[in-house]
Amino acid sequence: MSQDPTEHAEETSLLELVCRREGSPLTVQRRAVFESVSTRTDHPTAVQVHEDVQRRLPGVSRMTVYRALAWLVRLGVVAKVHHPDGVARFDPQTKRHDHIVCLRCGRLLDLSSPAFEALELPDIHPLGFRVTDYTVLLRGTCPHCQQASAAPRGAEAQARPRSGPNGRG
Amino acid sequence: MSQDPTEHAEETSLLELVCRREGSPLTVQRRAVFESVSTRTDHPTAVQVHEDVQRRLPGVSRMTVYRALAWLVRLGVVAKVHHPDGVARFDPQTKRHDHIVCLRCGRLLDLSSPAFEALELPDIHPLGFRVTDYTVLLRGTCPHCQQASAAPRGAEAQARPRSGPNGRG
DNA sequence: ATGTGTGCAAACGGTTTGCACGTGC
DNA sequence: GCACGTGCAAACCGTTTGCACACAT
Repeated sequence: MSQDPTEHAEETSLLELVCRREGSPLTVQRRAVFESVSTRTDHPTAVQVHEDVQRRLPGVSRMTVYRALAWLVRLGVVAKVHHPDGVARFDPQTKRHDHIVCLRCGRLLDLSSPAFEALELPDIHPLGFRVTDYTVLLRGTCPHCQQASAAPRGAEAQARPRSGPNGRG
Repeated sequence: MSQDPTEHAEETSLLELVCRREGSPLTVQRRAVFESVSTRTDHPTAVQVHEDVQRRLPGVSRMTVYRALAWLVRLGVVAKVHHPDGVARFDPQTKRHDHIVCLRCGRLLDLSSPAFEALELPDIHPLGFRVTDYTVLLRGTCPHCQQASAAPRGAEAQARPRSGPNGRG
C-alpha cells in the first residue's frame, strides 16, 4: 500500500522502545505484525493479519501472529476489540474511542467524531462498580450496504460479501 | 429462586402469543430456556442456560438450547449480547440499554441508570453510515473483585475465579 | 396425522498450549 | 551463549449442521 517507509518510522521506534523497556527482542515477525495492524484501518482479525504478514514474510505461522498480537496488546501498543461476531479484531488506536459496525457486512470502523469526543458520560457507580473505562458501539448500515439493500429480497440471509470475514450474527 | 409461578405468567403468555404468531410450537424445552434467561439477571452463556434447563428437564441437549436461544433472539424476545471474552450471552432485556462488565471476573450486568437513559448521543452519520442503534459498554471492577484485588499481586495475570466462565482476555 | 423441534454425533473455526529448533541480543 | 520467540501439531471450546425419532398442534 504505502511506499513511504518514513510514515511508520516513529511507530517502529516506539515499538523498539517498548521492546527495550520490556527486555523483549524485536523480531522481524513482530515488526511485520505491528506494521500490518498499524497500516490497516479496518480492524483486521488475527487471520487477516496473518495473511498480511505472510505476503511479506512467507512462512510465518499463524501461531506467531496470535502471540505477537497478544504481546502487542499486553504492551498497550495495540488494542483488542471485540466484534459482535465474536472474532477478535485488532486496532492500532489505543486511546479510548468508539466504534461503528455495519450489521450487514460486519465492517467495523473507528468512530472519530468531535461530538463523540466531547460526550460526557454520567459519572455513576452502578451496583458498586468502579468504572475505569467505557466504549460506545454504534450499529447501522454502511454506505455500500445501503445501496445493496435496495436490490434483493431476503437481504438478511445473504449479506456476505467476499471481503467481509464475519461468520455468525 | 422464586417460588411464585405467576411472576412469569405474563411473560409466558407473551411467549405463547409469539409462538402463535410464528406458527411455531411452544415446547417444554423452549419454555424452560426462556424461563432460565428471563429469570437470571447475569446474562448467562448458552452453556449456563443449558445447565439451568438440565436442572429442571434432565436430558435436554445443548443443541436444543442453542437452537431455542437463536429462535428466541430471532423472535425478539431475548437479546444476544457480545461479551468482551467472545462468548455469546443472553439477556431478557430487549429494549435498547447499556452494559457494564467487570474486567477481573467478567461478570456482565445491565446498566439501568436514569442518567444513562437520558443520555443523548450526537446524531451523526459517520462515514456515511446509517445509524440504527447503539450501546454503551462500561468497563470496570465489580465490588467483589475490588475487595479481592487488595490481596494478591499480579492481579491481571490471574483474575480467573472458578465461578467466572470466561476464557480468554 | 403432520410438520417441526429434539437429540446425537460429528464437523468447523478461532484460539491456545507443549515442545524442539532457530534467532535476536 | 543464553534466553526467548518461532514453528509445528494437536487439543480445546463454543457453536453449527445432517439426519432419525418424538412431540406439539
